[in-house]
Amino acid sequence: MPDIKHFNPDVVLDDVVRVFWRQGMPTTGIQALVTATGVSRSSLYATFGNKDGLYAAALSRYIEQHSTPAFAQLSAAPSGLTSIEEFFAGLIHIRCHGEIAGWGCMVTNAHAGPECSDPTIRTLLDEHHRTLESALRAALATASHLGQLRPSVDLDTAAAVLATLAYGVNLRSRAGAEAETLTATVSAALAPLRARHRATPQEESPT
Amino acid sequence: MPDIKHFNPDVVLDDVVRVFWRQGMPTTGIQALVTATGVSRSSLYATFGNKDGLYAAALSRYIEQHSTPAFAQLSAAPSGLTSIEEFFAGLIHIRCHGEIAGWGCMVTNAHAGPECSDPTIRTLLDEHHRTLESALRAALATASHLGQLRPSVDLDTAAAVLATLAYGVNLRSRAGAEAETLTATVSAALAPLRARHRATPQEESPT
DNA sequence: CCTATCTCGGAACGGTCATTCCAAGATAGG
DNA sequence: CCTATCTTGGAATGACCGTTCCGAGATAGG
Repeated sequence: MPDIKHFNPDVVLDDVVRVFWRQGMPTTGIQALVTATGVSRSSLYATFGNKDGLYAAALSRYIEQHSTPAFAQLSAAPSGLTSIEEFFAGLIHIRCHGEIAGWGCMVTNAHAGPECSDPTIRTLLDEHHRTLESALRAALATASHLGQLRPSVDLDTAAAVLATLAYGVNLRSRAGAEAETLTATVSAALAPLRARHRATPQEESPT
Repeated sequence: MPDIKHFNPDVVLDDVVRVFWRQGMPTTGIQALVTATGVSRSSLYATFGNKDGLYAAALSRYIEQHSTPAFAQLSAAPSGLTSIEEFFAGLIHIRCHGEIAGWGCMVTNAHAGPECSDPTIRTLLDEHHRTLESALRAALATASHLGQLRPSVDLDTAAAVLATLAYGVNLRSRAGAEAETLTATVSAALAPLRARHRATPQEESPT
């Protein structure tokens, strides 16, 4: 009987994500979202409740579309430290070049705004953080099996260091940090994890 | 001849800092600042120009009052790696305990907001970053002279890693990260810098 | 075709935003 | 004391905020 929705909420959400991502939550008005999506106020409110719900849905969509695929790829990557280097190289490239350069990471940005007081948002941030850490941990485990790591490296804390570093990279990219600088920094953070010389995989290296 | 200002701008600015720090720039209205400072709109505008000028002055004051002293102490600290550990321990404690727990760092927060597009703010952020890096570099140089560092450690990039990590710590503290977790992360980042055993410094030091 | 039920566009609402303006108060040289 | 000059408190302004409401349009079962 009833009428059916005239738009695809996920597609609309992709537009909403871009606006919130670029401008931040408090700076973005509903009118800007109406303009960006082409969907009227009524429909946005009917679908997402209110601005907070809209932002929460957008952040969730961002994680699903941008973070999760990258983390999954990192988790499953077979080349250990090289995969981690590639992960950071891709991250830095996207933060510093192209259309969305200077936008930073929407999740990282959410940490610094008032939205992170919201329990719903807080949950998304924590889940994102855990997922990032375990993806890094998985890649480090692969590296360990490949004999790329010093035996002294603790996988959990090393993953925590790299995850925390990633937030710093995202943040500094917003202030115009140079890609080369960020790359050098990441490289310096990875260097001490690396086994001194080539090691025979599966069996560990001397000392 | 003229009347004289009835308040001390720096004292007022300290109140303004607290509001901007806790609530962020876009979320804070002028009325909130009038209430917090006890100074009327007219006087705030006459003294600081507009909201952007007020925020810029507050951020500058924050750096002067909070960042600079901590960085100066770190720069001049005599105990090398121990001083760096103490710097991070103090940072984490202030971020996670007491009245201002969960506020994060005002400079770190400024990175993620729309205010970092403002050239004036951008300059403050860059200067803050350079100062933080060189303070860490100075402390690392001290550690190096004390023989606490592996010879392979590059002071500049190691300082960059630790500075970037500090931003991550500040960010995650806002989302309720536990102090112990952050401490363990920092500790894991410092561990690989440390010389394997006690080394004989050029001047030896006990411990 | 008819009608119940939902969606949609846009107007309308009260509140708050940053900013300006003005009259009253304070100051200090004459 | 007088007055020129600045500061101050508070009202006024126009724009925009998030949200609600309503009439019109679309849909699909009967």
